[in-house]
Amino acid sequence: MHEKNISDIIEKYLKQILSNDEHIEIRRSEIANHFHVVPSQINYVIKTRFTIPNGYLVESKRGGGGYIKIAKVKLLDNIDILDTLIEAVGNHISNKDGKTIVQTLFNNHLVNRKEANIILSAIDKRSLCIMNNKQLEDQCRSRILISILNHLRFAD
Amino acid sequence: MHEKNISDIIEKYLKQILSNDEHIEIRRSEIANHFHVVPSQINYVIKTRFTIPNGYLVESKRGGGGYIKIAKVKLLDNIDILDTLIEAVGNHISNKDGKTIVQTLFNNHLVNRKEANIILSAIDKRSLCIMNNKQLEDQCRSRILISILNHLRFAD
DNA sequence: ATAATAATAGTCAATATTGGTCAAAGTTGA
DNA sequence: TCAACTTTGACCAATATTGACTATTATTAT
Repeated sequence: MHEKNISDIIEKYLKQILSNDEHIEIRRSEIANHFHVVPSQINYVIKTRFTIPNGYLVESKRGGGGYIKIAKVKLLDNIDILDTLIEAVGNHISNKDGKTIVQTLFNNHLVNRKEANIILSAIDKRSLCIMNNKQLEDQCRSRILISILNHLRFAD
Repeated sequence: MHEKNISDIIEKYLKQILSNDEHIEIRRSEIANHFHVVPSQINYVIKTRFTIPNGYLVESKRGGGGYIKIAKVKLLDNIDILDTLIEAVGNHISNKDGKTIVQTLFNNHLVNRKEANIILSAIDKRSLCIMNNKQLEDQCRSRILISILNHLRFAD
């Protein structure tokens, strides 16, 4: 597809490993060397692609024997997932983060493709931009998403 | 056919590729250079000729490794009712009339119960009331509904 | 023990690399 | 002529890359 930038390639590499294992532990400098990038780029990749809304938990330790550990969020049931996502949405959510939430819903089989597309249509910035106020737009997007998430939560 | 203007030529070029592939991924500047036009003309071509009602989905990413992706989607055979509903929605629609639209969708088997409920959650007045402006709320509800209705044109 | 040093990872801001928007100006055809 | 469509470019926004500086932890020397 479109892995034309190194961050996407690193993301893919890490998620490939995570598709088999529950978690991975990396040495930041090793990954950086492997892909010929500066170490802080690893932080960038993690910060932009391994967030809670994405379904990942990250912890790390500095100093000798330091590491970065990435784990898939272990959610017990659908209610658990929905609660986590509702919390992640909060009072404001951007167009991009909204998409991430819907992607996670889909990945966890809480919605199918058609349902996901309906939700994406609803929270699309092209629909909500008419307010001409980013803050209000993100607030409105949050209300809509939470309304839907709550519905999914309580529907039978 | 004589494509007198460059926009038509670019459109033809892209659709030629799309007749073979499910989707294409382009670098805006590359296409612009290839046809000796300014980059924003590519946006113009896409906006006027690769619309959702025409059966195209467009997504893009900025920054390093950025791209514009155009995908061709199959459209439902009989979409008259969707056109009618889109017209009925117009620029503003009330909470109550919005519900009626969704009911019509359900009655015509364009959405099932779960999908209908998701849409209802999205356009509920409790989600949109935060604007504290009835006119803006009805305008926003119209945008959301039309965005969804356009996506319902897609087969599968 | 304590201090110095080495080995990690984190933060942040500058820069680079894309695509997006909008309105002015140009073109065309009824 | 006039309205719709096309072309252009200045300015904007998002994302990625880099590196200098900082923070934390472990190991070693005194």
